Amino acid sequence: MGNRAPTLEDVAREAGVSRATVSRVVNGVRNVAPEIQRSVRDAIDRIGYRPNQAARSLVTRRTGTVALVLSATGRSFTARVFSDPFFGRVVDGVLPVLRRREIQPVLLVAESEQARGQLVEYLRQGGADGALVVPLDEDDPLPSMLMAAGLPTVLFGRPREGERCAYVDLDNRAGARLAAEHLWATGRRRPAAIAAPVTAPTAGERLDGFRDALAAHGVTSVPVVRGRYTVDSGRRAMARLLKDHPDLDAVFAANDLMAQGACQYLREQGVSVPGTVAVVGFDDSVAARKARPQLTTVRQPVERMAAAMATQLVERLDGTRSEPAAEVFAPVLVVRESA
Amino acid sequence: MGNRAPTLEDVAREAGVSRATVSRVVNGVRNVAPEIQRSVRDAIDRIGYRPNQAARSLVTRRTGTVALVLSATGRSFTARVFSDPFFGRVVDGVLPVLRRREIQPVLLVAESEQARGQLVEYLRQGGADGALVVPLDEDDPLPSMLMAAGLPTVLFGRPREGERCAYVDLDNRAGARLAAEHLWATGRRRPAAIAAPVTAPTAGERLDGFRDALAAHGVTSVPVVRGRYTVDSGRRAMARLLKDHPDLDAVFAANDLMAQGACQYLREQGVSVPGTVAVVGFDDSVAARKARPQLTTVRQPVERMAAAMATQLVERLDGTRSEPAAEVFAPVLVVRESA
DNA sequence: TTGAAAGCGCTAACAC
DNA sequence: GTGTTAGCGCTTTCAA
Repeated sequence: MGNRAPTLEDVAREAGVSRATVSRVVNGVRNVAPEIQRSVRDAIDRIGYRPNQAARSLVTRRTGTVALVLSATGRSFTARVFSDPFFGRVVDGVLPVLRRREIQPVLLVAESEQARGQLVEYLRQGGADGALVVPLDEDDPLPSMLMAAGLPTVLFGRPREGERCAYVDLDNRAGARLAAEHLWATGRRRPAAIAAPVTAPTAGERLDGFRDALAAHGVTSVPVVRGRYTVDSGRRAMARLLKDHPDLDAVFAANDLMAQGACQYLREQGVSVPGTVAVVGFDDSVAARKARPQLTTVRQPVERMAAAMATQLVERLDGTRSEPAAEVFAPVLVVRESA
Repeated sequence: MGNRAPTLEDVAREAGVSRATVSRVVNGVRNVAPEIQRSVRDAIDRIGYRPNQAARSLVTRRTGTVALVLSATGRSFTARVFSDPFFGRVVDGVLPVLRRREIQPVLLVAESEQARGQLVEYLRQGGADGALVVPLDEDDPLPSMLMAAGLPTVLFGRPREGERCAYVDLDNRAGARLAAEHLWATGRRRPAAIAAPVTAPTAGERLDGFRDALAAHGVTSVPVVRGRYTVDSGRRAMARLLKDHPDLDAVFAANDLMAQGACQYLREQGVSVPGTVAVVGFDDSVAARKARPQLTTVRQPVERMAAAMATQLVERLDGTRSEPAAEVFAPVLVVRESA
């Protein structure tokens, strides 16, 4: 009980070799006679040796760890993160890439100013070899802070103006255009939009893309209400839109959750979807398929994007890649029932 | 650029003192003359020194880090975690306790057998000073593995039989009884239940408590359908119940999400809630208040429980507390609109 | 292929 | 109050 954990030294003694040899075996370096390898491994098992990560990091300057950081500047952070399938998809995309290389993924949350400070401090003191950052808000200073700290960093979404940081992103404008064109092509002439929160990184692009495409068809004014990326806010937004514009015949929501809320509200009010009002969502999350009616939506390949993000970071850590790059993914329209 | 990061040594030289003195200043140990403190701090700022966490851990045998582990043995792990507000509440409860003591919280996910192995290995190599574990499934071996590894661990929910592990829990039986008594007291005589997944840690207790309380009133048979803790599964369960038992007048769901789904389905079918069928949920999550009708539910003080869990671990790490303890919280019935 | 030895950057006795 | 010194457990030249 009071015993200290066995060290390399103990293994070496037990196996009758030098520490260097044990180290070689543990790290899978070649040039160790098979028989010695065996006896070292036996000794390790016998005394239950585990390498001390701190000692190892001290000399290798590596932790074998990558941080996945969820960061927000606004309020109700955890409520947002743990009720939006989006973040689960990011995690799903990142994990396999990291696990495959035996890199330990650690999730870090920066839910406040103070937390952001602690987090940066933690990382620059060697808490992880690199960071994958998913900012929930447009103005998040965290990416800049990490870049300044010299930590290899890849972002989900475009970095702030002037920031030279690796990132993956979706062509959000193009996605919104797809939605607009589909609605137009199916005869909708009085479309409205439920936009993202002003502070959301994608808010501007998705709304602009939608408006631009419609403008090209001569639709100059589109009613817009902002939601907060939740089902409930989608319902409320829909209620407002319907009250102010009872004749609208289509709604583009900036994510599936809000689209789902809009559908719910419409049907409760006896408005047929897609008969009277067509609804298009964004993301193609599980919510899109679960919703009734099933959502027509713009697919964002979140898992693939997240995997690309992780791959890019890992390659940078490997030295396989030197320059930070940008990878922009193309959206695809998925037509189901709601439009 | 190619420069190595500044070390204690560099600061010492810059400030014209010894490494020990710099160390004292950095660690806030008293017995350092104020003027020297100042000059050391200046030197630190000037050369941008950050302590190396690995070196520090090597000698202190501390990382200043606590792991919050979400672990599951079943499928679709991330989908569950990132769409159920429950986990957000756990995080909300844990964070402030840790932040206050400048302990870095790291979220670790164990979504597979392999991941569990890597995770245990990571922790026993000194990845964190202790672990707060939230098992999603009853049979999760992770707590035992961590105990075996000698890592200070506190669980959310009762440990497996025979396992001597600190934990916090809700008196789930009592909670279910509250629901049953309320329904009975308000004249419901044909109650049904939407139970938790068989594999959920709380499944048995909540169902048993509900049944026992009703049995005491002479209700010997209660229709039960199992859901999966999601809104959607609640809808489907409700559909089954209603089809098989069209005369039921009350439903107890094992969490709010399923209760919400049940309400949705009932209302869509033109069944009045609570007029014809009363619905009681469990947890008192945000979903309970957001749902229409607002949910009558059994409150589980998740944030407080999570905070208690963190506090218990922190005290053990401090040495303030030596014995692992159990803290069981009492549920409260919150009567709103649905029953 | 193996071993000896020199650190990695820091803390904590212990001496002054 | 401050400095000296001996490690913490590991990797990695460099010789043998």
